[in-house]
Amino acid sequence: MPELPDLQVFSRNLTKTLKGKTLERIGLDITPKSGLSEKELSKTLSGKKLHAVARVGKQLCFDFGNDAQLFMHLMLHGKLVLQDKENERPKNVIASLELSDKALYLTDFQKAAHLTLNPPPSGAVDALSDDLTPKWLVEKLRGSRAKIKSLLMDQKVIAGIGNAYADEILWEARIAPESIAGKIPENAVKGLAKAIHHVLTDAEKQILKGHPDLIAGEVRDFLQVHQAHKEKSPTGSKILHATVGGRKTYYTDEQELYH
DNA sequence: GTGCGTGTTAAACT
DNA sequence: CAGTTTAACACGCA
Repeated sequence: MPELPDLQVFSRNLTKTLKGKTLERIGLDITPKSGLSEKELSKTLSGKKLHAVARVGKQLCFDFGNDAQLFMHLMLHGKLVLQDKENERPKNVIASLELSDKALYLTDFQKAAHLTLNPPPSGAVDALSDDLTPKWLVEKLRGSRAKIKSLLMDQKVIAGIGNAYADEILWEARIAPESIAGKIPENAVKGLAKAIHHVLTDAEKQILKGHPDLIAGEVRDFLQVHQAHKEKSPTGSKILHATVGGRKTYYTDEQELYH
């Protein structure tokens, strides 16, 4: 399952490859729960030029101009396949976009990946947005009784952080995942805001370095603590395992528990 | 064969 | 009521 830094790299590479191309045809093989139809997609997007592909939260936004933004959520197993138009179509296709000489397929054996057209803004602050300032985060956590890891992964609060990077960010900030959000002192919260930005942008750089043309899959071999078989953090502490918010969590006793 | 792992959603809980 | 937690979903893979 690709996470935010992977999606960031995908969006870069898709923009590089597809920018300026005209959408000639769009096909829907699975009707999404939203009821969005192939007809409506076609009516709104056909003939339009792709301006750019951006990452918004955990989604990719294909921007064809005003009121023509196609959002794509990969969910757990969604995969993009980009090939020349004449090649054979891949398996488990959810949707297909023909952009001049290229065909872009969204595939998912589990059929959970989906598209939406011009969705209303979610109200959450994107994890890499400039609006996610230390001050904003201090405000957001004030009075919250939720565990900090759950709150970081709450897409209605901050958009884009998944299970693996939540662990990485909390380790970087030296805050225990089960800490109660509202009990974390202001200084530590400010450090957390910096850790969010640092961990995510650094991960993007690492992925780009090793996999410059990536548009599918995920790379996380550089993660510091969220790795099933890793025994010690970079600073030599034993990596501990727990379940927080119903999710597998990796942490160390270097991280302070506030409660 | 068995159970893990993950994002979202709806339902349950406090 | 609003905020928070939990379980269910689907299924390839270790």
